Amino acid sequence: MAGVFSEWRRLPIGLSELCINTTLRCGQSFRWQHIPEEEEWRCVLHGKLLSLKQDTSNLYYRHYKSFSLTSIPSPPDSKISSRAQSDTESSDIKAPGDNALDDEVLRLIKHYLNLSPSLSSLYEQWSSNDANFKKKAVQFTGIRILRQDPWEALVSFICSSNNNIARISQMVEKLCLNYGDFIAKIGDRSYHDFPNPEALAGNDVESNLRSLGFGYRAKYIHRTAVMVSQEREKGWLEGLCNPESPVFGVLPKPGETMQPEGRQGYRNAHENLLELQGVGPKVADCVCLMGLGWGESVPVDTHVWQIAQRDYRFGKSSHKSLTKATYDAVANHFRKLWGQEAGWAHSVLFTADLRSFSDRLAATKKVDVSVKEDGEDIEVKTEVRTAVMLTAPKEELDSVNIKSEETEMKPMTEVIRTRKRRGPKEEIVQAAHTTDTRRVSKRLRKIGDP
DNA sequence: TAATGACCTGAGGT
DNA sequence: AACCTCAGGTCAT
Repeated sequence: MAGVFSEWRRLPIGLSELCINTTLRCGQSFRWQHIPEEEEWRCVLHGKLLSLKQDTSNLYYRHYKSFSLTSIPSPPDSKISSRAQSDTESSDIKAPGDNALDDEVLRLIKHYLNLSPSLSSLYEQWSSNDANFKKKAVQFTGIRILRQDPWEALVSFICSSNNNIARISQMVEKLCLNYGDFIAKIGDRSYHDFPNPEALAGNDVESNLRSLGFGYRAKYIHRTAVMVSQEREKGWLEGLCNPESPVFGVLPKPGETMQPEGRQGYRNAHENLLELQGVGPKVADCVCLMGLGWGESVPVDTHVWQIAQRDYRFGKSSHKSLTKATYDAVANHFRKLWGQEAGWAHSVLFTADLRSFSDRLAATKKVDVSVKEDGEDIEVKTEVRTAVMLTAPKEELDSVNIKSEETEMKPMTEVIRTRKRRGPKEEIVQAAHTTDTRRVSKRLRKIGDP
């Protein structure tokens, strides 16, 4: 079962618009696999094995072509998707002469990565309305909400309940290997697609999943698969999509304006999802946000509840614990604060709160690079440089190492590729780099400066 | 409506 | 080694 990768193709996009090293491992999708030797990320999407990698000014992508599979006809939905032009508006791909498959892959990637919204504009907007967001966001730029398949998002987040990201990823991988279509084999690793609802609705699925270590989620997954594949109309789940952000291959339609509680379509989708087994308000919101394109959806989990208490003065008076009423109050608060794409902003703060990203706080250095007098005030420009590590073993908070890397940091137009002495896993691959300008009164500036 | 407790598992810590 | 805690919650009572 041999095959080859296509040539790399390039999509010009900066790290502040998309940082895959953050976005692909911040608990949105649980399926992207990092390949250290190739410095790339791999995942099967719509029956195609894709690779992504990135430098400061470009995203690179390619797809795997299995020799024995090239003659197999495309899946049925490819006919529909070839009609949709929504993701091909710009032709910023480098090399022409690509065939229909290359074109399909480009549209697939642009759809999945959800590249249309201007992330830097959104960050600016959120920062101007929220000082806490502004403070946290400098270390976590380029976090974009992916447009995942609704069914995959649904099952993945059923797995997520009372669970950690590492084990969720293992469980999703097991679902693919045991129930998903085989796509390719590279070395000793097999790549499978995510299984469809029918595949997870079989009679032995619950017991199989239990023996695979799914715990009580085995029943939820099986019951939900039965409900979606047998007790709902075909296309029911996809029909809950934001019409402005439909599934791959469907043309977007204009939508409505938003209330603090969210748009009607969002409320409706959320309510419908709650009927499924293992789907409570939090999982439903994750599916709404990451699978159905409802940007105002704000999943309130333990992290977000802690953030709301610590940074937004929740946890007092009427909202002492995370009840349903508190859940709605927190989500509504963030919708009012951040607007229609509140769920996107939420994802930034959520990521900043993840333990697996805590190294980034330690690897961040702020330097005042210019100080200009301006009447009574002094204008201070601060550079924030963050070394972004791919894998974060605990020992690597070795401050000596990090400091030595920081002194070598280059301006933002360059990628840092340095190797630390302990091995390839501890490679610093990128430096996020932003500048912040603030005005301080002369007196305050003299007293205390961090 | 709000508050408990049960529910699976495995990694990491004491 | 035997425990404890924690991890992007949900369900039944």
